[in-house]
Amino acid sequence: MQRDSTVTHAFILEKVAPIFNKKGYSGTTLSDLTQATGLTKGALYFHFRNKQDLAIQAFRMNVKRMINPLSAKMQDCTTALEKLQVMISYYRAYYEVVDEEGGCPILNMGTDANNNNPELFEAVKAVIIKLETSIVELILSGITEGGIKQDTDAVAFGKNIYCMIEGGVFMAVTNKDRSYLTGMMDLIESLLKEKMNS
Amino acid sequence: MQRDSTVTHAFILEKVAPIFNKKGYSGTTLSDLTQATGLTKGALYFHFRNKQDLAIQAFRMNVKRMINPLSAKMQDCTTALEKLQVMISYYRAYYEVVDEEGGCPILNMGTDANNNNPELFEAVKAVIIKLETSIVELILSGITEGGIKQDTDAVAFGKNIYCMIEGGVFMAVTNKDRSYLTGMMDLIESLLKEKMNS
DNA sequence: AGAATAGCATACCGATCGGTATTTTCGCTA
DNA sequence: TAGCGAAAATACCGATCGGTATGCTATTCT
Repeated sequence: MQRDSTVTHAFILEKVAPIFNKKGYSGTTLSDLTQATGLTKGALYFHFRNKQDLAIQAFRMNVKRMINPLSAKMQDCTTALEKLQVMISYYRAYYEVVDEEGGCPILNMGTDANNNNPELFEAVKAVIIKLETSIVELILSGITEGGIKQDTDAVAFGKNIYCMIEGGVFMAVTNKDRSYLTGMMDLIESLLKEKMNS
Repeated sequence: MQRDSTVTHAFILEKVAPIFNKKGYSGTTLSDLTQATGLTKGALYFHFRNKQDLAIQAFRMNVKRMINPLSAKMQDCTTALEKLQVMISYYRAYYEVVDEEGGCPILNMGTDANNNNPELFEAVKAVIIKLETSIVELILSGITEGGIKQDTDAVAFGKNIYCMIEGGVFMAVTNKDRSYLTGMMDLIESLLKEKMNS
């Protein structure tokens, strides 16, 4: 029997997160969760208020699991251009990351929660905005650092990049073919080169 | 009381399709469907084998509703390049189309059915393959017609275009901001111009 | 007109849903 | 070592799930 509450809390989230990601909110039942954790409903409801609380925290954990490695790699870079290159190469291998977890949590929960679960949907949107603005700011840094041309529309370019990433992920996961994603990263890379100072 | 079976059949699908699109397969209950149609379960199960049968046919109807207008417009064109331009301008306004129906059925059901409902998922994949190959073939036609440069990789370009469309749709719907989608169509248009013979 | 049948409604089924109230287990502290 | 409180299990709740069996009704065919 566990005595450390925080350990069990994290343990539950770890076991539960991929299930919500695969089956969606309404597709996931408490039976799925008790089975995956080996715990009972009593334990789950001691650590979480309800199913939605579990789902939101599980979503945030899924995101962290997939984004933290990228953040770590980017911190090793000095210039914004290097960080953008690291990001591109990370998403090249992103298919292998999300394939094991049942798809991209942002894509899955974004479509799942929209029109259905406002609170969960807001959590997804918050992550999207965060990721998108981080890309935009990287481009802006690239401009001030001199690596990227000054007439570049950072916001428009950043939005496009994020759209392309999500589109590539969706198609790669749906068709179980990573080339959709790598193809998009190739395109992003060539677009970035066009906007770079020689 | 309805006496024409085909009319009721179509009536049910029409009422039921947007619900499955919004709430997903497991998020949609038979109560939702009886309420939306004003019919009872007895009526639904007279016209459809089960919930999955309803969902698959509803999905196909959703796709037709959103793609048929495009197909019609493209048939008025003579050259492949014209058709591609029509497609691009169609997807520019695609946000308004899908917004009323609760999002893009391909995106919604693609993520919803993946890992959950193999039969429904195959129906989604079939549509994706159909749309993607139609884009590729348009590019190929453009090459043979002389409008597009001969060294163009039609398959890679077509895949990229479809990824960009889906990515733009996802972001537009999720952020309720059509500019994501129009931004992607701008990009597709500029990429297409690069590959066109002057 | 009477029988047959298609179209739909009613009533019901066991199973499971998310959630709660209660009880048990066990480590910590005094 | 007694007992207190946190952690987790058990037992239970009404509601609803997808699905079916049956009943009713109106039209069509003979």
